[in-house]
Amino acid sequence: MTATQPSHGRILRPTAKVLPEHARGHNRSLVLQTLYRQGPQSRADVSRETGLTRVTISDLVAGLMQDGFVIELGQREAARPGKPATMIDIDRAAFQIIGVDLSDQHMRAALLDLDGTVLERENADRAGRTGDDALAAVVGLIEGLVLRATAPLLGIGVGSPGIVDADGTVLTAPNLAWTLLPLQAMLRERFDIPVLVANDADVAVLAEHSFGRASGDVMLVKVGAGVGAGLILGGRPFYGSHSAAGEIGHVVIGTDGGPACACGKIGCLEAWLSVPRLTEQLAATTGTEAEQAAARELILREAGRRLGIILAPVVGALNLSEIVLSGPTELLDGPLATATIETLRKRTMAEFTGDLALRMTSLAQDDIVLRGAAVMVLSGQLGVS
Amino acid sequence: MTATQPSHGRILRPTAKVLPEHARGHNRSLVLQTLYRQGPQSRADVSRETGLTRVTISDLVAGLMQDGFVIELGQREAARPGKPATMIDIDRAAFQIIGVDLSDQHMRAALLDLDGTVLERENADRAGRTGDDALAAVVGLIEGLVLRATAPLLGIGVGSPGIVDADGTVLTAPNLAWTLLPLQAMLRERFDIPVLVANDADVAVLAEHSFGRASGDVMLVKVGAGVGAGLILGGRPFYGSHSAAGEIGHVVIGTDGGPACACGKIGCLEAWLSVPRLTEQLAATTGTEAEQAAARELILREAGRRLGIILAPVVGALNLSEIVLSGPTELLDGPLATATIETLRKRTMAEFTGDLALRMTSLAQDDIVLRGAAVMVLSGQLGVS
DNA sequence: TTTGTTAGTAAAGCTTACGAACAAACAATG
DNA sequence: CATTGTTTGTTCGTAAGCTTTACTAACAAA
Repeated sequence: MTATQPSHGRILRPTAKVLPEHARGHNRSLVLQTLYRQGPQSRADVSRETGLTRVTISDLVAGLMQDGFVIELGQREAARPGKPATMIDIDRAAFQIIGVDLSDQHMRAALLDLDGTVLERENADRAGRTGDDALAAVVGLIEGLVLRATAPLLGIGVGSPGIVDADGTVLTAPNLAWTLLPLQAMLRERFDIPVLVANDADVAVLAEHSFGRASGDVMLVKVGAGVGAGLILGGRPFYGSHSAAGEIGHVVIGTDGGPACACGKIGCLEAWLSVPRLTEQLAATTGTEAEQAAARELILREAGRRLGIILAPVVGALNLSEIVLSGPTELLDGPLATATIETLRKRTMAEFTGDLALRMTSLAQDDIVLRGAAVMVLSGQLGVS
Repeated sequence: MTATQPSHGRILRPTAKVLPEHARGHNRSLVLQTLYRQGPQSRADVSRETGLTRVTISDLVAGLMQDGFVIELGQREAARPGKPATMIDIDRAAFQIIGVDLSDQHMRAALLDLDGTVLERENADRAGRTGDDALAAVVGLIEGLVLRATAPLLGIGVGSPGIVDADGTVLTAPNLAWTLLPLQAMLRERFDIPVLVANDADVAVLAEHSFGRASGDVMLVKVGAGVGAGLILGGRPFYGSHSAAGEIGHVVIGTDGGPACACGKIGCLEAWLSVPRLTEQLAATTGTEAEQAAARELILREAGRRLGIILAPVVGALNLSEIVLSGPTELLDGPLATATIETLRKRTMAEFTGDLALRMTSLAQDDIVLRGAAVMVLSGQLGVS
């Protein structure tokens, strides 16, 4: 009588037909994912891990070896009863990825291997360039890395500030003076390999989720020239109906006014928390050394409190268990973070958020977007993340 | 070279093996879904709609007819060239569903058909009953409806207040004095048909999404004895990592204090907005008729403003385009809703939320949880919603 | 040497969906 | 009225994908 028992979650919402070949693609990614996360192992190990039979795994692995994604490493060394296992692994040197970080005045690009390790770097100061000039600079960065690549390129991942839609079109990026710029399509056209463009905070949270201590639901708050957030909900990136999820920089905090914001409103998050604003405030402290230190702590604590106030409803609504801060450690990791988590605890239900954790990103600050861009390519091309 | 192109979204995250039979189940649900949403049509119509071939559709439909879910209605009446089409449809009278709403002092249950139409009702006042007494009352309600069912029951859906986990265990429901009550398992044991239990607001948003004007991302704010919310993100219900998503009732609003809440904090959403609190405040107005009316409007406007303040960060973070209010129309639909949307617009980026809509539920207030419970059963058993 | 275990492969079978072809039934057209 | 073209739904054969069963190879332990 019962027709279908959805396996994940309570609700299955079919939208498109599913063919056996789609199942094949899924299982193929499943094998890659298993190897990617757990490293070298035998076909039989993969079989046990995935639940697919050894026969099917052998078949899938044969295809993956043919395509150059998987290699045999020789026999397992440890002596065990039975036939010795042939170890296999993703060929982590077979492909390389180019990651680009445009979130800052200092544009960064890097060549990475499949593990997300940075192999080569190519940087450039934006030096005020915008529009087509900025675009040309991006292309130049990538060109430099394409020449230095020592393996076929799996693709290019780009983390851009501003709002980026699902097709990789930058809808609006004020800092770069980009509007409706189809960056993904243009780079794809120019370099003729797969390209994925997304918002920088969305890209950063991918890196945190893949390389950092992962969890099902994460919100990463990226503090820089502006303030944005990236969300992973239920293990999947969440972009929102108009690709603008995480755009909390211009939400007003509290009911007691605050600093004026460039957007015209009073008391936006960015007006409290952006790096320029914070450094400016910190620099303006006067008095003795001790007085200045105290004043600085107050400033940071207040900024942290403001962040907590704005995050509290989000934490409550999403039942978040993990919030990650990304940005200058000297500003964020200290009184600011402490005040944020204190405020969050005070303003939400302790029963639900008792295990709420707020922490700095576990990745190198300068590389988080680069590595996230690599994850984006890995996910898009191999189904691995 | 490229292994897999995920069809939905940018990231595919394989977690479990997928067999051809799972594809079959998905396609089976797809056929049911197509019939459910678009009504009677021919096999060829379903084929065109789904992209599956006529052969496959015929095969799937044969199975669905065998299981009693689909019936043939005879030939299409409209004269068209070609062989006349045999119309098919979900047999909307073949099964019935029991929906239960425990969110209120007045416990409601109903027998519904597959369209979500209420056929029979069974109500009971909780009359202060809690714990096992309340549970017995629930069982009694359902028993009454089981006897009056005129078709096989597809399942029982229950919307309960409090936190309900993915297995339908009520982790905590203060009003009912339930803690760690495995309601779903117990009812399943008692009635031996599929049972699904979820939080009342989560259930309500399902109804709104299926029967109301649907959209990809919806947040439904349910105002009653408490205040809770249900979320549908990317077309799928979102429950959060600890099943407590939407629990915004005890998040503190603003930075200027507010009324004391039963939870011990100051200025919780519930302290501003719950029905008991609002009615109490409204009743306390004094003076002439005109003065009272003005005072009441002020009270409602302020409550609406508070709701807007707490929703603004959520709207920004999730890029929500639709917020639905559910609760007493005389309280919510007027100055309160107006103030909420005004506040939201003022506190978020107009560019992103320009199309933000706040509206009252389009469904009958008393039936929203009942019908949502039916949707939950439809989704769980047939993959339809 | 025997026994038991493990890895990987081969063959056969089942499920699922597809394409090609066809008959039935009808409208439109000359 | 016969012909032509269209649409529907089915039958038949095929391809893809996974499973079960059975097998060989290779090893450890007794």
